[in-house]
Amino acid sequence: MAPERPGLDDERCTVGTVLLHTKAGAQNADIVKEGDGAAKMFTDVRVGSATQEDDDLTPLSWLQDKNLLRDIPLPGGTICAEGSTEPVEVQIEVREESVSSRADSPTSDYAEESSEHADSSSNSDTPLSPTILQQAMPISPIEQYDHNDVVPQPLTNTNHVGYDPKVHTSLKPPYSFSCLIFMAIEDSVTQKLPVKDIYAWITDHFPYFQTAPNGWKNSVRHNLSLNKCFKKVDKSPNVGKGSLWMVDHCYRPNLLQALKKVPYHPYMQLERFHALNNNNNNTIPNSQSCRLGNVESEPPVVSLVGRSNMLNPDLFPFLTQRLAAAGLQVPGAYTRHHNPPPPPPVHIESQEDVNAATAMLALKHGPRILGGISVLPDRGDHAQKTIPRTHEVSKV
DNA sequence: ACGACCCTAAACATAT
DNA sequence: AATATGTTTAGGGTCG
Repeated sequence: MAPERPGLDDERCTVGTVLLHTKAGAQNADIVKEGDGAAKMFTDVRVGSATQEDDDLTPLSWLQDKNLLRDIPLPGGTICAEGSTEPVEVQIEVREESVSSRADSPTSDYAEESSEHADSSSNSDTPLSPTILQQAMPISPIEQYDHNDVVPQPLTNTNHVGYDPKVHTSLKPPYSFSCLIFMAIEDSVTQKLPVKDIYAWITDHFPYFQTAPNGWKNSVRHNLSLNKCFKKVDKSPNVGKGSLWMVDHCYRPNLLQALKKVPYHPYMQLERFHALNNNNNNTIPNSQSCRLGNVESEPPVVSLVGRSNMLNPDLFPFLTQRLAAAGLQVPGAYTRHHNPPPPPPVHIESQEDVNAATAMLALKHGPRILGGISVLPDRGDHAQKTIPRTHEVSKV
């Protein structure tokens, strides 16, 4: 089911309080009160003379209309109220208050045979939606916002960087093998792949595995065999070894569910990776250097809070094309190839301003915009898997 | 402490 | 025979 608004999916709703302060007083930006539920997330943000009084579900569109937010070259800058040339410095504070429900039945690597666990609300026959992919695949902030070469800044002085398989090549990808396999199959033209091609996809998209010990291939095969989400399809004899593997449609929603979850353990590596980097020279690789317009920002520091799990459409060339052709691009989904038109210039005066605008964009676009910003109370753990592992089931 | 989930290693069987 | 593929078991780590 499509999220009700861009940037929010059905299980990452956040209820929070947004406080927006102005340094010049409260004339232009009197804020704010807390939302009272996921469906009203941040809908009560009001600024200046904005007349939007209702609680509609397209919050902040009026901000965009007023050019307050419109395509602020992330992560933002000073806000100029409509009809005024005087920039207003704002500080936004997002208070996390609660976490909404998480989906109850994601995919286990070892799903049992009953498909009633599958989320029937998910379309099991359609390609991965851009939203899901956005959430599922890693993307570096650089890639995410490359039309402006800008990296979003968090609400604090700490920047956040997501996992980028092309950068963090020494880190094991934060995806379970079932997810990796799923992505590989999903990204194929025929939706069926032999083991060899699954290997190839994984190594292509996650360079970590190019140099990793071969045990991971064993894990892939192990997963294919044990995980009932995947099924074997015979192919013509004498056409190489082995069979083709595909996703069992009954379990596809489960896999989608799993993909939407934010992994946990491997991010410990990510944190250590950057911690080490920061200890060494207080920076990260040049490819990750952050720019705010023309301003070099502080080197990012990884936070485990609100780590995001974003899609890099480059990793899904086929899927991306297919989705684009189907007109399934989700508004607000920032991708390398589907960026909104370049924005009008915006005043950028200070890092603090930038943080404010970033927060507003977070409100406008939802969590994925920030690539790990701590707006979301994402616990970072896997969803609880309710499907019993096949170790038991398969013995039946 | 326990269960769930996930990973890794290994042994073994089968197919090419 | 060598290699790739597939199946199964076992054990350990992390988390809630």
